[in-house]
Amino acid sequence: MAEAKRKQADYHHGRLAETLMALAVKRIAREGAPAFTLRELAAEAGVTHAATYRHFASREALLAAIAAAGYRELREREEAAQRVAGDDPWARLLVLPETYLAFMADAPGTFHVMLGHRWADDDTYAEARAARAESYALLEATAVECQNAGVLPEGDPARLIAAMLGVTHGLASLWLSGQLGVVAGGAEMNGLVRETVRASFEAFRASDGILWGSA
Amino acid sequence: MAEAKRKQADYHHGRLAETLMALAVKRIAREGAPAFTLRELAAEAGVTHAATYRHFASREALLAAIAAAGYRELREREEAAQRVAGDDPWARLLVLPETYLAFMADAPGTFHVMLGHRWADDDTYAEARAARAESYALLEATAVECQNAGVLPEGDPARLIAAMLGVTHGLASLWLSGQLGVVAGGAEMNGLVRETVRASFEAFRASDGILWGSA
DNA sequence: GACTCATGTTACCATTGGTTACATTCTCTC
DNA sequence: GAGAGAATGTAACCAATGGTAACATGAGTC
Repeated sequence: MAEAKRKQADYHHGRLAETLMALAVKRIAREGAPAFTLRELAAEAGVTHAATYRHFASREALLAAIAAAGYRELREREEAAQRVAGDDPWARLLVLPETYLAFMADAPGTFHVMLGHRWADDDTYAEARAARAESYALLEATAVECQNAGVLPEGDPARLIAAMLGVTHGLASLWLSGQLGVVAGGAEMNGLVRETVRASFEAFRASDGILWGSA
Repeated sequence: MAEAKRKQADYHHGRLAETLMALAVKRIAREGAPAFTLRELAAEAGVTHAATYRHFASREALLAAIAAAGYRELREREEAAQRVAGDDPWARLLVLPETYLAFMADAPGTFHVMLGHRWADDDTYAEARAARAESYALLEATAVECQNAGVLPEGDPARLIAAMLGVTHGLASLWLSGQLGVVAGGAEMNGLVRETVRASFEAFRASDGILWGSA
């Protein structure tokens, strides 16, 4: 705020890139889908739409930058949460979906972009893809930690990881798109999601063997 | 095919609505996102883009129609599968995600639209929303069947249903957007998804109590 | 054969993402 | 502190897009 005021009325905006990303995220959180217009966004930032191209190669690149930043922040939050969680591998695992869901609640707009369907295959999303892969890798690594510590059974953890990724992502996605009201009135959705994800993880762990059957 | 040829070169197309929906689905399956252009679509159907507005109020309405038809077909497939499954409530439950995933594999383009993030709130998607709600209701009803038959514990099944919906939807969504390669090489994804979903359901069932804890 | 309704066409519009040439400001060097 | 050059913004322009309106054509009905 204070720093934003420094050069408010100047010819040069100062922090156009961040401003645009923030405005885009705000709009997406409000409207539910990345349906914003580059021109509206630029106008809201007090700038011509052509100015945006000094900072992002395209509209898509703006989205990619938001997604990449989102996954980077998610990763940071996850690591911080694991640091707090201490040495218990299972606690370190459980903390991941919790962080994921907390971040989603904090930044639904960013999440909409992060979960956006099928990013273009070109370089635009390369950074976002890498950041996302790192986040997934952390889940996998922690699951292996659990195996090594004897908290989870030995064997190929592919199914387990897929299942964990699936519930978390699935419930997040359903919640984000407002589809969970159908299944439970709509009250305190966030609580239901968190409890369900946590309970699912416990169920996966308790179901010794089922998720490790012959593939 | 045969019937499509009947009036091929005529002024009136004959089945423009179905043709447009089919072409759109094909494009979406290929390109991964509903990024098609009404004009390209119309051209591919051998028609001016303005002609599409005789059948769909807007581009969005086309998508809504695809989604609605998709959920209707899903529901039909689910009911048919349950008929085949017979009387065992658990079998009738397990058949639902299997049908879901099989449909997704058959019609990825349609699924992309069905799972599309946050539909507009206006009437455009009213029918699609209703069809989707019916599909969810079937899962809920079958879960209650299982409770009544003693196959699943008593109590509020909200978490269980959310969990089942979550894994299924989540893995489908991850598979559709090509994100599962990260977690397991990429070979036979479809198999991994189906096995994981099934195993998850079994885990939920086996984990007596965990998913029914105090909400 | 004329009337009518459904369906398609042509011509048009405002808006959008994107590009290019020019203007302004910041910064760094001498 | 003057001036060069990089960064950043503006104005004008473009082709393509979703959408609309007026007109044309076809099929079915009496």
